[in-house]
Amino acid sequence: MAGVKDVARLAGVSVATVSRVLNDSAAVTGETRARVLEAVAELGYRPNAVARSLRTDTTRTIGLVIGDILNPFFTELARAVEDEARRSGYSVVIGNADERPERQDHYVRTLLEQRVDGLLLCPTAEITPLVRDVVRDGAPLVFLDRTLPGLDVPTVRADGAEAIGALVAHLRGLGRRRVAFISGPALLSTGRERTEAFRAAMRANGLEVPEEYLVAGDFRAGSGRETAARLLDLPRPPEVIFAGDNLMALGALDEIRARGLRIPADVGLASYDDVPWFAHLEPPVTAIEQPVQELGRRAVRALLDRVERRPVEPAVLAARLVVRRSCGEAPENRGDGEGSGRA
Amino acid sequence: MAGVKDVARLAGVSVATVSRVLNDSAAVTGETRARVLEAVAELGYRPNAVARSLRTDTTRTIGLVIGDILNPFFTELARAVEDEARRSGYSVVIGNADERPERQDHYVRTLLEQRVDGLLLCPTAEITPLVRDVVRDGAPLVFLDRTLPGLDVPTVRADGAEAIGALVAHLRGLGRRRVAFISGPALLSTGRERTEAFRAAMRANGLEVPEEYLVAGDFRAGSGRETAARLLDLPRPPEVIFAGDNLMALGALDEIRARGLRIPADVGLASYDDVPWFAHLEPPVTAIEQPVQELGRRAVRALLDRVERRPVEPAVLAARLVVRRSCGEAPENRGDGEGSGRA
DNA sequence: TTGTAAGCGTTATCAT
DNA sequence: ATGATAACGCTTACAA
Repeated sequence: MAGVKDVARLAGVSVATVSRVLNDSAAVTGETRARVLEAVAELGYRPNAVARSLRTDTTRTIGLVIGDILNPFFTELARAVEDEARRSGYSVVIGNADERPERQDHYVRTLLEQRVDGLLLCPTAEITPLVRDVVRDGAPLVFLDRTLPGLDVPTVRADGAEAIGALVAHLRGLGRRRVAFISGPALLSTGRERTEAFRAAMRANGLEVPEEYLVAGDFRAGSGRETAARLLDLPRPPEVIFAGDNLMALGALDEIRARGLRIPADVGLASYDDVPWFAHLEPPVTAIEQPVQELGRRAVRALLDRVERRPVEPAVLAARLVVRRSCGEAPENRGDGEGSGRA
Repeated sequence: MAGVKDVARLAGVSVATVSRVLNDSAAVTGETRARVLEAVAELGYRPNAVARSLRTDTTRTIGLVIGDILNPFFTELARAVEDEARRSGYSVVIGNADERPERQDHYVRTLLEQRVDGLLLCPTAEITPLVRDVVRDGAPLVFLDRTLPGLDVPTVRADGAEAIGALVAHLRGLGRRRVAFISGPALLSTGRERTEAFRAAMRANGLEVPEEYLVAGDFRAGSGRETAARLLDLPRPPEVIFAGDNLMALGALDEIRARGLRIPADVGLASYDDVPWFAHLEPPVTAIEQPVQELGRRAVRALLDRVERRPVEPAVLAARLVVRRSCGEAPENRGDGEGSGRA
């Protein structure tokens, strides 16, 4: 494969000049410039980014380790990250942790060895020794969506407390007072926070949360189904099941359907996370929407701020309640399934 | 950051020995080996993959350029590719073409410059000059899902002809003879093939396809909705709308719902591509399932065969009809929404 | 404005 | 079994 040398020879200049043209780094005559470009085209020269990176110690690449690539929340997030990164001239390498710490570490390690300029991490579960090391070494790291306690790392995430409060108030307004929550793993910050917010919201609305209404899932569909079964088997089952993420909502939906129960007549369903097809279910599912695009954008900016040594701004964005019809809302709220108040 | 030199110094050996230990490439005493490993741990040494790649001319990385990251078909595919690649010790860098040729080319170029060992491409639309060059240069390339005519590149894809035949026969058995097809872009091999297969299947079943029943979309939801509207406005609208991919099916579904029509009573709906939530809609959608996992696996194997200079096997896998209830099937076919015949 | 040459962190060849 | 050193393809002082 052709290299700078070949281009230089063909254009009758030195390799330095070729490099200068390719990076328009220093003044080059229009004429030589043209000759070089011509040679480049002629040879179909493709710069070797590996060699360039070795020399410049920068790859123009950022790593993104997501929790679970089958979770639409993360794929949307990945897309947002990708878009923003490209705008700044960076490529994104995605690693799928599959919610497994060892796989997360595999990618963190690999990406670091590949010398990504920065790393966006949606941490899986607790702090691993590797992550601790990486943080200590001061690698350019930003946490996304989730955070880890006691680690001094900027985090970009959404806060659902307000939206969860709005949801509970909404449910009470609908006359549904017995609501159960399928929480995410207590090991995940997002899991804990949503549970806390739910408890607080119920309290603020003067509603009880019997212990058996608080069940723990793992952010996968299977656990949503199992925990929903437990809830529905209760002597006094809840009037609404609120799932801590979209995959568990899906599982709960399966269980409800399998029992021949009707939504919202027999039981209501609400979900943290909004995904495109919630609007297309019958009835459309009332959900809490995270500002995924903005999350991705902010995360990239925060990371690039670190990389390029600017002051970095962590961000906490607000999630938003999207009212549809799965909790016994007035049926006149029809149409495309979008709640009012949507931008 | 620590390099081989530092490790060598600390372990009291030469850099060559360090390298040998790290790659267990040649015989090394157990004792020196231990010392080196200790030094590695002590320093938190992370090999520089960039330098290694420059030297070895291999990155243990493959590129994957998909059509649209918001399309669940492609995210599932990406995951399958990722899994198989990891099994062989390769990382995957994903590029999202967003169905735009220039963006596809952007990634093809970038990935080639990053010196990926091989490239999996789901080509967007027609042959671009870049792609032609790349093929001419003999870069290790495999087409996935889609193919391009007249280019000598191994392709791994699914063939839906048989499944489409089964679908049409199934519809006729249900007494639905007027079926319309929302095709994908004629520029895409997958678009053309499905249309051809549909025509052939209708003919084989003795059914007519009036020209106005064959409308063209672009594999995005918006076009599904618009074309469905055109079909439903027809003086004699179809009894079943068959969408050429899952996103267009979603669009069609929106339009049907917005008009207050009922599925399958007023109009039936079927889709090419099966996605998890089709089973959760009311009614569950009859669809054609592509062997996504297998597609991903085979593509990686084919690519690595090329990379490692083994004979490469292209593959054409069969898609499969999954009968649910959106086309007027007997309501006793209930349950989890999975059609019979599922493995 | 252009050229010469050093050096980025590895691996691999050739000695020892 | 181990060490010294050239080379990978590029960028960037420094010189001219």
